[in-house]
Amino acid sequence: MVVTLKDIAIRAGVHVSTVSRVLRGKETQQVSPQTRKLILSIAEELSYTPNLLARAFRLKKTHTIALLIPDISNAFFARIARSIEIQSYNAGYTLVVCNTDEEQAKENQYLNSLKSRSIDGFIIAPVQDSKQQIIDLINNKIPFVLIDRRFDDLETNAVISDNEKASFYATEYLSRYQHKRIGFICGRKRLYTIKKRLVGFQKAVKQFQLDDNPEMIVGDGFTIEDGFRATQKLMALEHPPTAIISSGNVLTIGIMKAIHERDLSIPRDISLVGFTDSFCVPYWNPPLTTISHPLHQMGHEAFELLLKHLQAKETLAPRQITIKTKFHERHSVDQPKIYN
Amino acid sequence: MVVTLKDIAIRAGVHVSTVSRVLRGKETQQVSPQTRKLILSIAEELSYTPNLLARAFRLKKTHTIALLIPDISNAFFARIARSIEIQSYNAGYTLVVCNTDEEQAKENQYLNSLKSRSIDGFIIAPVQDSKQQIIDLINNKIPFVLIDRRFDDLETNAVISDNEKASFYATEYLSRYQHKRIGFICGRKRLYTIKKRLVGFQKAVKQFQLDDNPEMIVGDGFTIEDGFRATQKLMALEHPPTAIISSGNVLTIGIMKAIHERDLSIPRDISLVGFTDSFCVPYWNPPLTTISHPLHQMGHEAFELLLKHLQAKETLAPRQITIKTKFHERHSVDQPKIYN
DNA sequence: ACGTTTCCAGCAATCGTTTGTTCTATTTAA
DNA sequence: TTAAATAGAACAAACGATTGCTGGAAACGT
Repeated sequence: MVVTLKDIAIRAGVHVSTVSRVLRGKETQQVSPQTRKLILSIAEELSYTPNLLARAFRLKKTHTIALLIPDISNAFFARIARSIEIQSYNAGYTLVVCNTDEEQAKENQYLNSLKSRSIDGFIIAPVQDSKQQIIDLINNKIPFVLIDRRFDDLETNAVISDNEKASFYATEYLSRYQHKRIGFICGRKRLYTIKKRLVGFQKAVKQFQLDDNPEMIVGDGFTIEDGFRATQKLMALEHPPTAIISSGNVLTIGIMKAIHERDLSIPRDISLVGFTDSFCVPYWNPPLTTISHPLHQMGHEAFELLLKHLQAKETLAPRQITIKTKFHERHSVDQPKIYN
Repeated sequence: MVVTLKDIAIRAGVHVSTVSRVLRGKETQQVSPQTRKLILSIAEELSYTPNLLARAFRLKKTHTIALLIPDISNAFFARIARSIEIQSYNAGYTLVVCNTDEEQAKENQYLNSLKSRSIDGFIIAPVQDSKQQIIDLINNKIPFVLIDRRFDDLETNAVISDNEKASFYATEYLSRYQHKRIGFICGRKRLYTIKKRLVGFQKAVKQFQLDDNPEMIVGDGFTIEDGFRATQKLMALEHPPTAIISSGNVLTIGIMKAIHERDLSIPRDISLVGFTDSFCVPYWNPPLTTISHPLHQMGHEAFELLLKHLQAKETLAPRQITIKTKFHERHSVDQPKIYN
């Protein structure tokens, strides 16, 4: 049978509160050395382990945090998850993983269910169809950190990467190679990160006086097929782009496929820069010039921030942390033909 | 404040047990229609949600399961995890994800910590340095299902894929293309799946009278670099293989890199078959002929099996489920040059 | 009219831990 | 010597939900 404080108390001939104090009590009350030694030895002998469920119930602290992300089988979030898991393990927290599939209803359901399970804190990549449940978290004073996305008009903890700057820089980089017509393949436009990348792109288009034909911005979806079709659409324009920025991961494969199927070559005929985090990118043909997110660091910062809030006595002021992205120069960008 | 049964009881002028029976009680005892209606309406009005922590404590059922895998950022396990998460969500279970990093100590620590949190059941890709903690689970009658790996001498629930057959078939396939010298790049030899693949490979080598030089079996590790080095080792042999089987995922990129760096071409100079599950494999150059695991199905079966055990009144007999792998014929296999 | 059954709801214990309060000896101070 | 201080440990309530048991009243049968 499983050993409880009571079992130890009976064996030691003391009261269970005394046992509790010895085994757990912050030294708020004294216990004589011999009693302490006795209890400790009996606990050892019976190999007592505290019932964490009972403790959690009593203390209203489960030492559990939940991670809400769109999809754990998406490498981007899997790596964030991994980084968070490592730390929660080290900090003695249990990690619950929830996939929202970018559906607000699922996010809401999860949040409600997890709240009634008294989860201590949340790390959330919010769906952002609504912000009500986030406001509820604030009102209920439940500690949480947003990751990858935030609400620009809500003062919450958040760890995001600087997609706008990254996109601006990628565009600037291409314009330095004399590209004037740059296509931008979005993925899903309604996502926070994509919106920011678009803003950065458009700012650069203005600043460097590039072709700002709205038809240069295409795509809605992250699959290979989506990338393929978006690229076809770009290539079918009267003045097709000489360079493409891919705002997605898997997406990019479809782009390359479409380019190759037209018997065009990267970067000779068309240049390509991707927001692409896959480890195999450097081994593609050609190795792709990409922007990558320091996912490990994002997870790290998010957990650390959450932990601070969990351990704080009083409510802390929310913090926004922006992580710099990295630009990896490889071999998918060259000057457009006309300049060669 | 958060609403409890007591609050409702007071408002309704009844005892909390009555409230509990109305809101939750399997109709083991009758409650008059008017009382029921009153309680229901008050519960609705106060928007009562049960404290699942208290219930879990009382009932010793947390409605939580844990998934122990080597690494969630490994796409193989991420996809299994995803499939399990979908179902646990649908079944009303919360999923805790734990990474063992193939370290027995971590697996043990997790198992202990989770046991004291009264997790209902486990799905485990065991590290297999030891089987003691699995035996403990059996003895403690804690429901669990092994996944991807099992102990051949332990009667437990398990969902695995048929690596031996798959490997045998891949070898047979290559031998049909007249390959006589086939290299096998392992990944980590001590893993259950790898051992099985080796067995299948060696059986086929015997049966089809291929070169059974033990130097044809190389590699120890799953990184790109590991694959690169293993391939170099194979190519440095006096009689290098005309075909390679890759028993890994990322690994395979290293193999291709090593081949291309020698200015050899796949499949003209060397054929390649991989146990490679990445979605982008069809878009590689050349598209790789692979064996894939029905990961979604594995996760599905594993959860279903676990659920059966969780819901069963008495202890069920353990079941082993073996899932067929899939062979995808693409363009990385041809006859060796000598026959062309 | 009295005994038996049925219906409905309250009572109380319980799960294991934590922690403020109380109690009893013993020590210390005056 | 007596009052006050202190150490050490027991007491008891509490967290919220569940459930076997008890009991009163109404309904039913003979």
